[in-house]
Amino acid sequence: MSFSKYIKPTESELEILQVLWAKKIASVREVHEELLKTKDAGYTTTLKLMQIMNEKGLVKRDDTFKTHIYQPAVSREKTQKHLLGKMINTLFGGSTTELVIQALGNHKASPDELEEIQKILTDLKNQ
Amino acid sequence: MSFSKYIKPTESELEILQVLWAKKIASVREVHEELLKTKDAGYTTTLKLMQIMNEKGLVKRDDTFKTHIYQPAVSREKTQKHLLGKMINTLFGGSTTELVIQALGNHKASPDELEEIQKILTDLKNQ
DNA sequence: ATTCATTTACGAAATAAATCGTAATTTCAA
DNA sequence: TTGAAATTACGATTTATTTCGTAAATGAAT
Repeated sequence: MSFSKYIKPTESELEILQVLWAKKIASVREVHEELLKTKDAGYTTTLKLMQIMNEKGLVKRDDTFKTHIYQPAVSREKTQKHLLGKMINTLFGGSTTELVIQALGNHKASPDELEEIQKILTDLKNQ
Repeated sequence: MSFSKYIKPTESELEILQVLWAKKIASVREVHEELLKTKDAGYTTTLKLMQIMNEKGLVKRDDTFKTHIYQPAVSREKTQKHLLGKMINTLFGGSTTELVIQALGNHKASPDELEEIQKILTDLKNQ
């Protein structure tokens, strides 16, 4: 059996992954333009980060063409799961419930969303 | 009006805060013993971290006695709120609902807990 | 072919975080 | 009051992360 150890993306790497998860595929230029909307950094900074991410296996690169094309190599869901799990442990004493309560309390959801969550709860209880 | 900017604790600082939140008050020695259960680092490392945290205002120190006594200077709830909010934005596209669904899906809660969450949802809907 | 714009490669600097060694200080007990 | 044990102070090192400058490569247009 083979184990591949989980690589925790850094803050900056997460920002890049976010863009790639949304676009599915993008060049450094495209990712960089997107990042500029919320932060400022040089183009080569983004380039370097994406190169490092490629080495780490966080993204995959197609360098067939002059302009390299990148895509995520880790799924959004798995990443969410890992980091959420970590946060539950380090900040909520291991209690998912505590986290859910805190989340619902602070960042109010719309009635539709509450409805959706209730459905899920009902399903969980009946399974 | 005065603004005090939020200081984001580092990973190691969060580990220390966790101990202090649980114990309310503790010496470096006590915190260190606790940390040893899950990681290994030297005593002076813990000491140094706590000194830095004191400078940053993350903890408060009583140095009346030979052995300094520390206590948290930031609340667990506020810290949870900040970091959770950040995670919702950077990893769940700003959707609290998505986070809650992911949390409930992966880390199953007990029937009692589900009940508790349902109560909260009902309250939220009726308010 | 030469030039121009764009991109990649790469090293190095700047910054942040964690770790530790050693010296100085304090307290208590002999 | 001297010494042992524990603690704090503090500088320095190491490691991780982010940033950027400059050179080389690429490809398109003239």
